[in-house]
Amino acid sequence: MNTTQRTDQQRSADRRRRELLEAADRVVLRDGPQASMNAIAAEAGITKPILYRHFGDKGGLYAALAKRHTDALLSSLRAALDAPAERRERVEATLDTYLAAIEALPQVYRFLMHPVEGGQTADQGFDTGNHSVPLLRRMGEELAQVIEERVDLGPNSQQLARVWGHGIVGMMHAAGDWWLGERPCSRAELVRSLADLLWGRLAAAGDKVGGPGF
Amino acid sequence: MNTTQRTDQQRSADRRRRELLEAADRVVLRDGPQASMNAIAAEAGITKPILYRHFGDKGGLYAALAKRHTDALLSSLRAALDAPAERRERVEATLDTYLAAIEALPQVYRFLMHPVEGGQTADQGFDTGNHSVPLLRRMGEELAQVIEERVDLGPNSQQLARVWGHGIVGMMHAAGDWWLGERPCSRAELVRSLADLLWGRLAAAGDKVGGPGF
DNA sequence: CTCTGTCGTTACCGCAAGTAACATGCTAGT
DNA sequence: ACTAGCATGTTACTTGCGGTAACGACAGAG
Repeated sequence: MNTTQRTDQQRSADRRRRELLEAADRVVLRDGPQASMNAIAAEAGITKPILYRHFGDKGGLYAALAKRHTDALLSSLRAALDAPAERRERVEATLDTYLAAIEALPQVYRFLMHPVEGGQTADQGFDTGNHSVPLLRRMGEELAQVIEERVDLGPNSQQLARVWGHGIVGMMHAAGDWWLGERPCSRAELVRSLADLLWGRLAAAGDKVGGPGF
Repeated sequence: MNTTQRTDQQRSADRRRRELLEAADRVVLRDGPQASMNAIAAEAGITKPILYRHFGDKGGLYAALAKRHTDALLSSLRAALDAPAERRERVEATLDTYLAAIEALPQVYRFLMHPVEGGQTADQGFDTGNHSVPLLRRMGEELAQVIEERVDLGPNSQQLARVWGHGIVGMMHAAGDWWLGERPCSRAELVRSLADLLWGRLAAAGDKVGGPGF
């Protein structure tokens, strides 16, 4: 029969594919985001055309690579976000989950989010960062969905939820990125500060009277 | 004297530099972010090595290019942010200024923020996006400073202001990016929704009772 | 023993960044 | 006037990437 053989071959192909992805992962984690196709192929013990046969082009390989991490992160976030707890607690847990993830594997994070950066020969690297948008967009849409499901926002709730979803994700991302670079405080403090911001502390705070320039 | 001559030459050099930057601007606006050095040189009516003499490398040219737009945007934002008005009014004005800017020149915006994206031959383009970070960081720091100057946040105000500054800028950026792509509502609505979010409407909203999954 | 299809290779193309070496014109010192 | 210096411009090259074409083994089917 052809089918069984086909299945075998497909299985084998899938295994190879996974091996290649793991090799690519290793290279990206070692060499940073500017890993070349040659380097990845070498790490996998094969040569370039095989990579292209499996993934089409560089973007395809990257997309596959990013999807693994993205999916993992998103499922963690979903768990924190869907927990049966108070809203503020859930928000803090989700922020903390995200920050813990980028803190634990900053290499992966920078690969997903930041393009090239450390170009030793100033040549082009992985055109990552192209694809950071999908991750942020997916997170924004997921969050929007959860907000719309669980929070009563009155009319136009769907649109409002989407704005907020993307906005909050952007806030988390930018603050996390800055925090990861400067480490100006502990993770818990950052989480608290951001949650405070979302909880309207900016609106509640009084004007400063003795500020400079007044 | 050498000085006058030097001054003349330096002036001429500065003029050339500005001309080159304008040519680069035109090319980037026309061809998108993946403009090549050759193309820019051709647009300027000269050849590659001159670009390299003026800007060192591609990144240098980009940095110079980005600085122009970044400075312009930042000064607009500062004006809106420093106005002598109610806080919410100022926040809305600033959000609107930013969104109006990216709406008016999306090409510039995408050049500043997004890497490559439309690679027709899938080759590398400008390694933009590397440099989007500086812009976001600068905006975050500026905002933090204004917050710290004008809002009474109690102890630890400086750190809190910085977290909020970067967080709010990230919110604005992500929401704006999403909005620019999908255009799901008017600019005014977006501004209102984001200001509402910052004004604690998320905390104030009640739980939804009839949501799916409960 | 050949035919077919997958897995793998080498060797190449095209293109962009960046550089070296050469040409030209203006200003200045003698 | 002649030449030294210096900025400005050029052509022609190197390097290194993404991506591909064309060829070589090795499995099973007739």
